[in-house]
Amino acid sequence: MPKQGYHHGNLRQALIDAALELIEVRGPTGFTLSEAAKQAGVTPAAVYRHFEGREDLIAEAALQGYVIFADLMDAAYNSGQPSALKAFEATSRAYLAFARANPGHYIAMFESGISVNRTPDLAAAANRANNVLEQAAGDLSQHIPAEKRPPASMFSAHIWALSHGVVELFARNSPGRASPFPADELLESGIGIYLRGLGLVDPDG
Amino acid sequence: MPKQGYHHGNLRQALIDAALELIEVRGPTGFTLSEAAKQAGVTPAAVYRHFEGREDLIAEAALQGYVIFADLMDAAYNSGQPSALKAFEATSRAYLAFARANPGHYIAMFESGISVNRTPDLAAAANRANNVLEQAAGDLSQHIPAEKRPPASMFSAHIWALSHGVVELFARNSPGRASPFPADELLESGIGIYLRGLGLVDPDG
DNA sequence: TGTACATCAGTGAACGCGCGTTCACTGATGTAC
DNA sequence: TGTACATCAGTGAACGCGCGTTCACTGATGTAC
Repeated sequence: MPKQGYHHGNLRQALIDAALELIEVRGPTGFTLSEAAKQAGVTPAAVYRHFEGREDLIAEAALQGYVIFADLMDAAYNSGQPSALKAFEATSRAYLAFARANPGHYIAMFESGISVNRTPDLAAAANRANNVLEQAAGDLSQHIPAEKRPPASMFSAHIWALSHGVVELFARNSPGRASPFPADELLESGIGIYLRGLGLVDPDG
Repeated sequence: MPKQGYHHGNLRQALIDAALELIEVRGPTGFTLSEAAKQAGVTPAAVYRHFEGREDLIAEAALQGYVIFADLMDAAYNSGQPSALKAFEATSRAYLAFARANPGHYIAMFESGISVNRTPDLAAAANRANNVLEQAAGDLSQHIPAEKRPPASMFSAHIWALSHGVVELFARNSPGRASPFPADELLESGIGIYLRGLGLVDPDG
C-alpha cells in the first residue's frame, strides 16, 4: 500500500505510469516530463530524484514494456507446446494482444526513437522477446524440408514485420485511416496464407 | 529559374523541401516551422504568406508525398501489364522504393499524425495510391478459384501491412535495431511466400 | 521609354508560453541511544 | 518510550531557450498611362 503525505511512496512507478498514459495520448514526442510530473501530483524537479531526465524516463517505460512483452510471448509460446504450429500461432496472437493492451508501452518501445542499445538491460529485454519469436519460427520450420527451408530469422522477421504493419496501420486508429477489417482477423488470415505458402498448413484449410 | 534577392521566387516549395529534410532528420514532431524557415533563408513570419501554420506545412508535404507515391505505384502497375503477377510484384517493389527514396515524404504521410481526411485533396491522393494496390491485388486474385478467393481489399491490406512493417522495422535504420536481411530481400521473399500461400505462384519456385 | 502608383512578399521586433533542468531549501521519515 | 539527529524525497523559484504566431512596416516588382 503506497504511503501518503509529503513523501509519495512510489513516485518512481507513478511517474512511469503517467508517462505511459501521456505517450499513448500525446504521441512519443508530444510527451513532456513536466506534464508527467503534474499528473503524478509532483513538481517537475522531483522527477530528477528518480530519473536522469526525460529520455531516461521514456527508456524506463520502454524497458518495462519489453519485459512484459517478452513474458507474454514466452507464456504464449509455452501455451502452444508441444505443437510447433500452435506455439507459433499463439506468439503471433500475443504480439497483437500486447500492442492492443499496452499502447503506451508499444509506442515507447517502437516509436519513441529510444535506441534499444541504450542500456544493456534494454537490449537484453528486447532480445529476449525477439528470441521467443525466432524460436517459435525455428521449431515450426523443422517441418519444412531442409533444402527449401528459409532461415528462422527471416521467417520470424516476416511475421514481425506483418504484425507490426497491421498494428501501425490498422490496429491503432490511425487518424483518418479506416481499417477494412478487424486487425486480429487481418493478422490471423495473413499469417495463415503465409504459413500455407511455406507448406506448413493444409492447403485446403 | 528562381528569382533572386528580396523576393525569394519560389519560397513555397523551398519551405516544403526544407520541411521534408527536417522531418527526415528530426522526426515528425522534432520538426519546427522556425527551423524550416531558417533553412529556406527566410524569417519564420514569412511562412505565413504561404501556409496557415505549422500543421498546414506538414500536410502539404504529405500531400506531395501521396501524389508522388500514387504516380509511382501507378507506373509500376502499368509496367507489369498485362501480367497480373508482374504488375502486382512491381507495385510492391515500388512501395519500398518510394519509402527509401523519399523518407521525408514517407514520415509526413504515415508517422506525422496528419489525418488523411484533413482536406479532400489529401484524401483523394491517398485513395488513389490505395486503389492502385487494390487493383493490382484484385487482378491477381482473379487467378484464384472464386470460392477460396479472399477479398481484394484484404489481400492488399496484407501486402500493405507487410511492406509498412518492413519499412518501419528494417528499412530505416531503426535506432539499435539491426536488420537481419536487406529490406528488399526480406519484402520480396515474404511476398513470394505469401503468394505461394494463395496458390498464385509455383510451389517449387 | 519614363514616371506614378498599387501590389504583395518579405522583415524584424515582440508576445506569451511551456519546456527541461538547476539549486538551495525544507520537512517528513527512520534510526541510535 | 522519548529525544536527537541523519537521511533524503520532496518543494518552489529561477534560468535560458526556442517555439508558433501577430503585427505594423518596408522595399522590390509589375502595371497603367
